[in-house]
Amino acid sequence: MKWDLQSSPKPTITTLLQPFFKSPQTPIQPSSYAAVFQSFTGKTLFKQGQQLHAHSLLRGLRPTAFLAAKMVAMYASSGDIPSATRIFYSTPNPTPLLFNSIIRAFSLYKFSEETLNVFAQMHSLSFRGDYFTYPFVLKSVADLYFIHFGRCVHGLSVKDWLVFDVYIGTSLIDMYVKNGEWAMPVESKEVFDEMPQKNIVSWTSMISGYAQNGFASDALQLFDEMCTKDSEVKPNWVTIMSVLPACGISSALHRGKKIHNYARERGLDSHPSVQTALVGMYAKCGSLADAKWCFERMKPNLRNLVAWNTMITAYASHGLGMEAVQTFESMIQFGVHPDGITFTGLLSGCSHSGLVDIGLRYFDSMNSIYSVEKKHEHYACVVDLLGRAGRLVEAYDIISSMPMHAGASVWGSLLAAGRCYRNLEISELAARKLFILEPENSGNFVILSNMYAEAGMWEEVNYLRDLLKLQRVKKNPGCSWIEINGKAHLFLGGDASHEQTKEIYLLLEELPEKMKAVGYVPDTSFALHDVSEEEKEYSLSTHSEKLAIAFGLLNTSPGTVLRVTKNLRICGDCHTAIKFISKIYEREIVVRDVNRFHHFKDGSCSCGDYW
DNA sequence: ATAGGGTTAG
Repeated sequence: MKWDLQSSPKPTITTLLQPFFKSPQTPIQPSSYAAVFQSFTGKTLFKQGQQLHAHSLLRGLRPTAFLAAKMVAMYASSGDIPSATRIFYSTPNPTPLLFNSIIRAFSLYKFSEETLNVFAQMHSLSFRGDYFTYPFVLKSVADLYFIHFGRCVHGLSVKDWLVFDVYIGTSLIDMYVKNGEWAMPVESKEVFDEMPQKNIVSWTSMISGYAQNGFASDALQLFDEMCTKDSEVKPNWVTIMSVLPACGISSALHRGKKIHNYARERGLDSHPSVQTALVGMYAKCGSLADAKWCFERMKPNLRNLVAWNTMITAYASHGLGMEAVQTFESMIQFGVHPDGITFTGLLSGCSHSGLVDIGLRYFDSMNSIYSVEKKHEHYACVVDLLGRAGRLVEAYDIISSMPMHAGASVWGSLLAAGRCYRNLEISELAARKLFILEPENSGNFVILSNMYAEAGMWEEVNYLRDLLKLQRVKKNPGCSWIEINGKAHLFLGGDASHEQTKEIYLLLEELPEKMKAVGYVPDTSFALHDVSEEEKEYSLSTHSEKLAIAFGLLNTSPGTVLRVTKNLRICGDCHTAIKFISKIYEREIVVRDVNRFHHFKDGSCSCGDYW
C-alpha cells in the first residue's frame, strides 16, 4: 500500500484500513500495519491500536523492526510501557529506530535506568546514537543523578561529532545543571561556550541553571550579555521567569526592577508564570508591597496553585501570619486545591506570628479536609510552631509521633527552640542528633557552644571546639550585604577591607553611647568565646549586619529604606541594636536573614521579638 | 519523534 505524500492529503484511517477488510487469506503487508499503527498513536485511539495489534498476532504477523518501532511508539503514547517493552524485547533484529522509540518511551515515563540499559545495549550492537537518542538519554541521566554516566555520554557525543547539535548541547547543559552542585558552572558553561550555534533555549537553560544552583551573579551577567550583545538571541518570557529568582537569591531589588521594566517594555510580563516569578522576586528582595501589587494585578482566573503558594510564602517570610491565613482562605474560596508547599508556607506563617492553635488546626486538617499528605517538612514546621511558642515538650512529642524518621530540619527546629527558651536539656538532645545527621553544619555547634558559654560551662565549650576541629568543620562565616544604587556591598564580620571602613567604624563607635542614652543594655551572651565583657561587646559591634547598616546610613539620603541581607540568622544583640538604630536615625530597615524578614521601624521590629 | 520554567519549612 502506497500513497504519494506530495500530491494526496494525509490518508484517512478508513483508507488505511482497507487492506484489513479483504479476505483473511489475502496477506497484509507489514507496511500497512505500520501506517495504521502510526495513525493510532495517541491516547484517544489507543483501544483501536490494541485491537490491531491483536489482529496482527492472530494473522501470524512477524513484525519487522520498523513495525515494532511504530508499535512501541503507539503503546508509549498511551503510557503502556510494559507492552512497549515486551514488543521491544521480542523483536529479533532491532534497528536504531527501534532503539530510539523505546528509549523515548522509557525516558518520558521515567523508567530512567531502563533507558540507560537500552542505550548501553545499543552500543554493544555497535549502533551509534543520533540527534534523537541523546536528548532522551541525557534526561534520564539527569533524573537519576548519574553524573559519571552522564560524563561518559558526553564523551560519546563528542566522539560521534554530535555535540555540536543544538538539542544535544542544550540537553548536556541541562544534565550538568540538574546534577548541579559546585561543578555545574564549569561543566555546563564549557558545553555552552563550545556550542557553535545557541538558540533561546540554550541561553535560557544556562541562565536558569545558574539561578537554580545559587550562582546568582553568573545568571545575571549572562542575562545582561544576552540583552546587550547584538546577538540575534533575545530573552523571551521563559528567560525572564528563569532569571528573576537570581535577583531573589541575591536580594538585588534594583536589578529585579530593571528586569521587570525590560519585560514590561517588550510585553513579556503578561504570562502568569512571569508574574508569579515577579511576586517571588519582590518578596525575596524585601519589598512585600511590590509583591502584593504584582499579585493583585494578576487576573484572578490566572492565579494558579503556584501563584497562590508564592504569595502565601511571601507573607509567611515577612512574618504576616494572619495575611498568609487569609490568602490561604481566599485561595480555597477561588477553588484552587492546596498542595504540600501551600501548607509549608501556611504553617511557617503561623509559626512566625505565634498563631499556634490556628497552625495546629491547619496541620490537623491537612489530611482530613484537604487530603494533602503530611510530609517531613510539615512536621518540621509544626515542631517550629510549638517550639517557638515555648511548648517544647509538645514539640518533642510531635517528633516522637512522626511516622517517618526525623531528619535534620526537625531536630534543627527543636534546637532553635531550645536555644530560644534556654533549655539546655532539650538543646543537647537535639544537637546530639544533629551532630550525627549533619556533622558538616557548623551552626549547630555554634548554637550549643553559645548556650554552654552562657551557662558558664567552659569545659563543654572547649570540648565542642575540639570536636569541631577534629571533624574539620569549617565555620560558616557570617556576611551581610546591602544594595546601594544598584551595586551590592558585602561585609564579613569584623570586616576592615572596605574603602569607607574608617567612617563605618566611627559611626559604630558612637552607637553604644547613643543607644545607651535611650536605654540600651548590650546582651553579651551571643558572643562565643570566654573573653572579657568589654571584648565581647566589641566583637558584637562588628557583626556584619551592623557594618552593612552603618554603611547604608552613610551612603543614602535620610529617610531611605535600608535593605540588608544576611547569610545566617540575625543575632539577638544585633536585633536589639537595629531596633534602636531605626529609632535614632529615623530609618526603616528591612533585614533578611536565612529564615525570614525583619522590618525595623521606630524602635521596634515587625517580628515582635518573636523569632 | 528531541532541549529551557515560576512556589518549599529552620
